Amino acid sequence: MSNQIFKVTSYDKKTNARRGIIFTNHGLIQTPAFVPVGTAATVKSLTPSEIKDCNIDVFFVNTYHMLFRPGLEVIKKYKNLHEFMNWKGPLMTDSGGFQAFSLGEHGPRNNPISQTDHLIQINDEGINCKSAWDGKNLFIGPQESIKAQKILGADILMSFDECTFYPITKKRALKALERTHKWARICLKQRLINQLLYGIVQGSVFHDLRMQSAKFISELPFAGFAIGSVANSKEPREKVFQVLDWTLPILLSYLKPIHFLGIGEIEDIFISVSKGIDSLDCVTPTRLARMGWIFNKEAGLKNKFRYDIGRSEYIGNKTSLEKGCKCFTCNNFTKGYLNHLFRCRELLYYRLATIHNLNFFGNLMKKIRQSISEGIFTDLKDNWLYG
RNA sequence: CCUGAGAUGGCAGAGCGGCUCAUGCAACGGUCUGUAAAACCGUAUAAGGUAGGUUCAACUCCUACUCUCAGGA
Repeated sequence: MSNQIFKVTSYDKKTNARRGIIFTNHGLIQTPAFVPVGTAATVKSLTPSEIKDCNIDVFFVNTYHMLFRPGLEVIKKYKNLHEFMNWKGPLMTDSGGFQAFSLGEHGPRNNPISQTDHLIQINDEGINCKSAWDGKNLFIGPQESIKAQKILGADILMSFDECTFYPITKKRALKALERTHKWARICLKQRLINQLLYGIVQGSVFHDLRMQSAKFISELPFAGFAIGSVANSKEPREKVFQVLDWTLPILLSYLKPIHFLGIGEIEDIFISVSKGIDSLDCVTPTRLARMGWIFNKEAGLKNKFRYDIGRSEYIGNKTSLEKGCKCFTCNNFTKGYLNHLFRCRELLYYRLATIHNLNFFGNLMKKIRQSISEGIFTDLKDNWLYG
């Protein structure tokens, strides 16, 4: 096969974890991969070379945001997103479907000053969006999304789907599933060159719906699969992973890369990888860095492997953010300094904290990959979660 | 030395002759999972420079003193 897009190089013997490579037009993605989120065409506060130095192969840009700002006309002037950002590696774009959830009536923000539900309306054709920046109205359906993603030029595209909230009635979840399936077919009609389109499995926490969706999506000629609507932070954790247990046996039989949308606490990563997930994207390392959370293995599972650098106990602390960490931040600066920068909301804080956290994630994935090829993935996992 | 302004919680800083006295920062706790997040939420503590006076009642009005700041000699 001349155009191989995915190759598994090793399988773990005790779990469904697998190590592999996704081949893209802009280079390789080593899997399992962590995919940071760069919503507005930037992994906030980092330059492309800094991202790469964190052992990160690929990151996520959001089509919705690009459509409004800067607009596709601007991207066209640069040929594609890679040129625009000066990022030479692989890229993924989200379809915009997630914003119907994040900006819609069931969005995760319960903050009274940022009511967003008036910005998005969803129907069987797609979503009507109103720009929060200039009030401009825009319709995004499956066609519009893929056309936009073609122009953006990412290496991996997401099909346009409806992300559901939790809790949700089965009737409503079925509706979202039917829309997602209908839209999946429409997305596939677009001709793509050197771009991999992933189909998204929906079905909320309902066993039969997830099975139905996994079956439907997996039988379509997508380059890879993604599992959506499990990162709403409201559903019980066991249900999140139940969804993987239901759907992965079907998806894994195709030898195509599988992405888990929106998942990214450390424990979640280990569990997901052990079940067969090849890539996951999440906001955790970058957003939490900006909120003062520094990842650190010693903080342990009960603290979600992180601590709050802004706390008074770190004033003047002359140790590095994490013992043994080789990242730029840890090599050059102390907790006490970061504590100071954070309290002053100095710009340098955001960059240094993001560099450390992203290194933490990038290096963890590297260790996970190595452990899979060395046959010691379970040992690594147990060491982190229960050691 | 003169003139003027001022003195409020750990800090900064409003208002008010009378309810458990604003707000911000700091403290403490919480949230965040395909990013309108450099965000948001909650809790507790805590004051009236000193000495008098007026008043039913003073952090708020008056007097003196102390101190601070600005300008002047």
